[in-house]
Amino acid sequence: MSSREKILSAAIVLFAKKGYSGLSMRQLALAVDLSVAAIYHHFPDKNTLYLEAVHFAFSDKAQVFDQVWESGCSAEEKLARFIRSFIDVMLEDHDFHRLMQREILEADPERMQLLAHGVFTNQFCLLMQLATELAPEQDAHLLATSVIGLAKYYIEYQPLLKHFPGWKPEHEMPEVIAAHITTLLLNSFKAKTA
Amino acid sequence: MSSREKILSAAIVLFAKKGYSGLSMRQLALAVDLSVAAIYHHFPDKNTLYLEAVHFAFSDKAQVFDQVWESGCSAEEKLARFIRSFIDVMLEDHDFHRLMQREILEADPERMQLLAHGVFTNQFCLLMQLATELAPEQDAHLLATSVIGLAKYYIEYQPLLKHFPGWKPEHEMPEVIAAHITTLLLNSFKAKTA
DNA sequence: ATGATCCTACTGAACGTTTGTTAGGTATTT
DNA sequence: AAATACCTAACAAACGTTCAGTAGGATCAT
Repeated sequence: MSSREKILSAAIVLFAKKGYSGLSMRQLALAVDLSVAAIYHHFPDKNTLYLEAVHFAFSDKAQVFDQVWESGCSAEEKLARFIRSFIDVMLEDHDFHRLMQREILEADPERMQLLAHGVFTNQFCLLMQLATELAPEQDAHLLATSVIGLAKYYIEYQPLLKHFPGWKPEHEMPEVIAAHITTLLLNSFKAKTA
Repeated sequence: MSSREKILSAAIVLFAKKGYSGLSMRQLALAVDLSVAAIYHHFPDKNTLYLEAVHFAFSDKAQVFDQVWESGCSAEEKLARFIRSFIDVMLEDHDFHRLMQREILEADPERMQLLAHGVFTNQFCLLMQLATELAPEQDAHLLATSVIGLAKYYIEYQPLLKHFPGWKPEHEMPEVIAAHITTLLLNSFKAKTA
């Protein structure tokens, strides 16, 4: 792994943990065992480094779900698999998830557009397509958003949710969350078409 | 309004916008037209000020939904009203929403517990109670989480969602979002009990 | 009523540290 | 000889925090 890549992947972890202004160039330099000036040799300034780190983190996430779409399952089964994969990815790659949260919080219009078109649009379209198949008479955009929203919230708010009464350890298990969301959605579709 | 309150409400807005380390005491002092030392007269240090600002922001939000619970409506109608109120509050008080996002991102265990027990538990319990009424055979905690997750995602990810194909301006209207979520959930409950 | 005392709310200037960034130099590779 | 990858050392600026001092109102004994 090149120094450049080492810097980028350390930056992802540390920016996710401490935020843009929470991470200093010296801390990053220490983490990758290089001098501060060495980082400036690879990146012109902190802001560009951050942007490149974000891009680097997002770049390889787009293709993860392709095996779901390419499977010859029924639409119902595809939905179940997508939800499960989504939860797994988000739980597994926590730095990616947190970096994305920070990006949304920042909500820089230009970067939002870059993120949407460059990374997620394709997956979102496939999900909308699936939604249309399952519930043709409903708004596909709203439905796709609901699917992701349901899954994301369970992950994002886990640290808070566990303090509410009624919480059980199984509420953190991917298969339990996925099953709940899937049946919730499929039940809703059934009622609608009935 | 006392100086102390002026400092706190300015801190909410600015911490929400720039984050903890992104906001300096000098910037805050400038915003409230006081000297830096004056802030230190009211608060011992930056960290305590932040904690008190968060507490101040959350303190009056708990009672907002009480009129929903106290209305004599049917369970279905109560759910619809709760969702609508939730979306309205979050869209209206954007600083509160962003500050909450930052708190979740930080996910300090001690503060999570404080937030849960001190502020949200009561509302969450009432929502769980409503969920049990609507779908007795399902997990109330998971259901309550789903309700909030659905609503929150639409608000949180608006800046990203508008860049996806299939987006329409009405997807940002509270009544449209609320209606979609409500029917999605009620349909699901109907199917389950049938 | 009046001067002395005390408290609260604040200021300006400074403390030492950390920040992002750069200049100049040195090995190693091409 | 030229380019690459790195270093140490320094820069000015901004950082959180503190300290000595002051203006003004309340409280008190005289």
